[in-house]
Amino acid sequence: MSADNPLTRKLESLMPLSATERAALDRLTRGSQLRFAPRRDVAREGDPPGLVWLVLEGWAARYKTLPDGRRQIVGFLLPGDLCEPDGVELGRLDHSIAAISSLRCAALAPLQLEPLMRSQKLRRALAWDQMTASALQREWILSLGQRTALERIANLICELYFRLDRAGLAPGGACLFPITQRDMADATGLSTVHVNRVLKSLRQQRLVDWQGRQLRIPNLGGLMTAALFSAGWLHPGWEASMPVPAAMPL
Amino acid sequence: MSADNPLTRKLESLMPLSATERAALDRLTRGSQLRFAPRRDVAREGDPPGLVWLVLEGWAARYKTLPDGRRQIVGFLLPGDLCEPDGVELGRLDHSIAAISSLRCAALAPLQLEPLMRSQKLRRALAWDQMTASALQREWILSLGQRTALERIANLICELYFRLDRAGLAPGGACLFPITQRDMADATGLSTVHVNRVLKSLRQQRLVDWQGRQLRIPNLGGLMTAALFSAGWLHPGWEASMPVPAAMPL
DNA sequence: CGTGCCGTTGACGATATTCAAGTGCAGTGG
DNA sequence: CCACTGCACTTGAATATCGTCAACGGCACG
Repeated sequence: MSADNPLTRKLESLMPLSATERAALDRLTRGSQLRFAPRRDVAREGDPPGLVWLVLEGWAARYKTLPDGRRQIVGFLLPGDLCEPDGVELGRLDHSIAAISSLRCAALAPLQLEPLMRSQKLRRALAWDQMTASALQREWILSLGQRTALERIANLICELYFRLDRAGLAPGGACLFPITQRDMADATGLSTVHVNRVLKSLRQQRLVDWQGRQLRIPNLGGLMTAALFSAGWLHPGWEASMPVPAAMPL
Repeated sequence: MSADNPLTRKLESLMPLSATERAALDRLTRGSQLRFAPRRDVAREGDPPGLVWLVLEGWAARYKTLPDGRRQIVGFLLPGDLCEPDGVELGRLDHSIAAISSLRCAALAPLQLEPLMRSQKLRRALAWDQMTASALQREWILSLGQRTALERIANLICELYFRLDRAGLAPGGACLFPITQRDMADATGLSTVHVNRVLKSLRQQRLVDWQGRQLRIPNLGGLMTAALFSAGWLHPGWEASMPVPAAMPL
């Protein structure tokens, strides 16, 4: 079985794969694996991006910093996520990557991705994966610009929950959720104090049940509503009915 | 001369192109061109993304909306920018695109891009262009999450100025700047009232001179400093010295 | 048994929003 | 030609949201 390769699992939830394709994906994990302790940098802003990382276990975060130390998480990397399929072309990384929990990943030389590209289906699957990441970035921009603090936090929890679920990591509506409130603050552009207050409110509304590193969502529908959550990026073929407001001037 | 194709101009500022390559790029503008009046939608969220748009003249904005009408601009499209080189794979667009000023663009069938892909150099150039777009999205996330209102607005002005300059549209430090304060508010996640106040302050500090649709930047260095601007995404080979703060836990 | 980080809460203050009113300008139609 | 309309811009005053400062408890780690 290939269940130990979360990338295979993610792509297979998208489109059926042949045995050869699955084997090609699984071969990625055979190479050199690396482990990182929590809060350790996997790559740093300005580094030449020689390697492509595949997250096998644990969480990581992409982040950017301002000269005075302000720090913004620009995305989370979960098991099955590929780090820099794109960045290899660029001279230097524009952001850093840090382990959130203890992290195990496969370090891939760009050449190792070549065999995958020989399959039309895998090319499309990987392209879809990248576009999903790009759509997620736009969703974050929407969140940071327009959503209230509560909507932002609820939305982030929904996003991570659905991504984990798709990777098979949220059986029975519960999942490991190893980030701190500080991480969540850095991702939502809020202060840790305010994140704490909003989480308290979400708990009181019985919308989330998050203690320690365990998350349960007792009322997913309610949380999605509170978040104004839209999962367009989740599926290649989308919800049919989108809440598009009446035409009005931009 | 190929000066009428801003895409050629942009890519050439990145790497030298052969005559054949320039011709292939210029051929893109020979096909069907379309014009859009200001504030008209070029494409709408949920549409199947059949065509790739190349902006030839004027500005456009990508935007997303929330069910209650809140609206966030997630990026600007300037002359020489390619709309959906990626989105073609996806079932539906996750965002809309609207003309800001009056807009002229070339509508390309995906097949028309094939010839470009035969040149290794152009493939790299277009990949770089896409990565730049992705890096810009991360920069926006950083802005919305961490920068103050003044930094955000100054930063956006810097970004647009540099992009226009690279496309040859800011001779002598002045450029057409056809967006409204409302557009700027929707891009920075601020209210129009506050954008207005911040612009007043920037004017009083003699950092920007923006009236009507004309922008002049009397003190670019000062504006970049006020913006905490970092132009990492501009160049393939980057500034050597980046202001990376001392190592500290995420 | 300290030390340090995470989570929690209260009080206060800063930043940005909302509401409201008024100006100027461009386009429209009498 | 001249109201009339709508939109962009501007400004003030009141308000809300969220940040900062501060203090404390719990827990893990050395």
